Amino acid sequence: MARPQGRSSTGAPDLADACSALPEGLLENAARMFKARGFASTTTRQLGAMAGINSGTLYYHIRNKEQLLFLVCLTSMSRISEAVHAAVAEVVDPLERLEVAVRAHTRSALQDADMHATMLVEMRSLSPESRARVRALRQEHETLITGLIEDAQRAAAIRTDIPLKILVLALLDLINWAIFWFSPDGEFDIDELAHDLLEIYRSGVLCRPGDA
Amino acid sequence: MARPQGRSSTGAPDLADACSALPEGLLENAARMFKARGFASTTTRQLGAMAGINSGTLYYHIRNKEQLLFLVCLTSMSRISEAVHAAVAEVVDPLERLEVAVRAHTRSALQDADMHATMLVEMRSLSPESRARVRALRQEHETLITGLIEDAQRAAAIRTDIPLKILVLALLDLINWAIFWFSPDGEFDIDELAHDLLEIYRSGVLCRPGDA
DNA sequence: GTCTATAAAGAGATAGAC
DNA sequence: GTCTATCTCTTTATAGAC
Repeated sequence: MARPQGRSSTGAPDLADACSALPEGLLENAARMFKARGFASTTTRQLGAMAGINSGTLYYHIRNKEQLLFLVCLTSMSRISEAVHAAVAEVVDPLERLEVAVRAHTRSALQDADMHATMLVEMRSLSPESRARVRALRQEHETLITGLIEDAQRAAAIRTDIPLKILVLALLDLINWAIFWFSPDGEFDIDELAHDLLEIYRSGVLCRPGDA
Repeated sequence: MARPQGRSSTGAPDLADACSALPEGLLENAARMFKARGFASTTTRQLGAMAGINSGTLYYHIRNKEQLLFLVCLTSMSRISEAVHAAVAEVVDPLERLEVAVRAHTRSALQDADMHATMLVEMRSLSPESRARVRALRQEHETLITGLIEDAQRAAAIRTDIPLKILVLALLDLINWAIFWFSPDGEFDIDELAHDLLEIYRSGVLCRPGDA
């Protein structure tokens, strides 16, 4: 009856520990089902079946269904943040920092497409406390991106005639929602897509005078 | 016991009729709740309460909960298609046709933000038959946009070094998902946002040599 | 056209054996 | 760590009165 995960409902004191204690692949499978059917329509019986266990057994590993969603959201955001931080760490040129950040974010979001999609649309299904925690992570990341764009503006690399907030959110729209139509089995691969989306964001779709 | 709406489950023989038979504002309120809590988590009791009626009474007007979602999706897509068709009708220049289409789509999506957001994320909650019908409308619209971009490419107005499919989907990402962060009470208005998003899609965010 | 009452099914979560 | 069994609650949808 002792529960290994323990701790308070809002806390992910150590995300890696909390997740590694789970049955192998539970989180990824849960994310896939949450994306396909929605959180509310995914039953604990289905979640258990995917992990090869009974619905009752699930409650040895998690406190409740919502905690699974919470872990999916935390994992998704942590991975993206980590990827972007690592990418910009070695770069100094402001425009280049923005570019490597965009590529890193895009790759991470597409790699964890199910988790990231779930985070984007199912935050509403979290308890207010959990939602606030995930929202804080998203906010932190948005602030980072905003800072990168601002720096590039100061370096006269990014236009200033469009509100900063719109520059940021347009970028996130472009990246984040590609995961809903991207398929790893499709005609494009992740790097190609990351490149093309960045190129559209950088330069737009118009032909320039002098283009081939 | 006679149900006014009648007809087959897939059919929206006349969408306007089907919706005008509903209690005033039911569709809009349903869309708002579906967006806020998700379709599965919105109960018929809540839906009834918003319309000022009992949950049982709801079933005098609709066949089941899913039909309400179906009508929301149909309405949302119909309005966007109509707006875009009307916008391009009077314009001949290929690039200009694309531009007025984008502005019309953006305005329509933002005006019916709750319905359109619901359509985008809750299509998965429809029955296979209803989902196929909505998907067909979306596909039709995507085909229209694809054609506009292709025409502009043939007129040497749009670049051809990025796959057509990515040009289309990037555009739709940019427009469609803005409705999740746009607020009519916020700092931007619809026309401003429509203009800025189009401008980013057209020209990108980089400064050009010679910019102020 | 709306009500009350309720049938029927399914959900999340727990208990206790192994 | 997993199972079976089950409690309790909520849900959609229907029936029949008004």
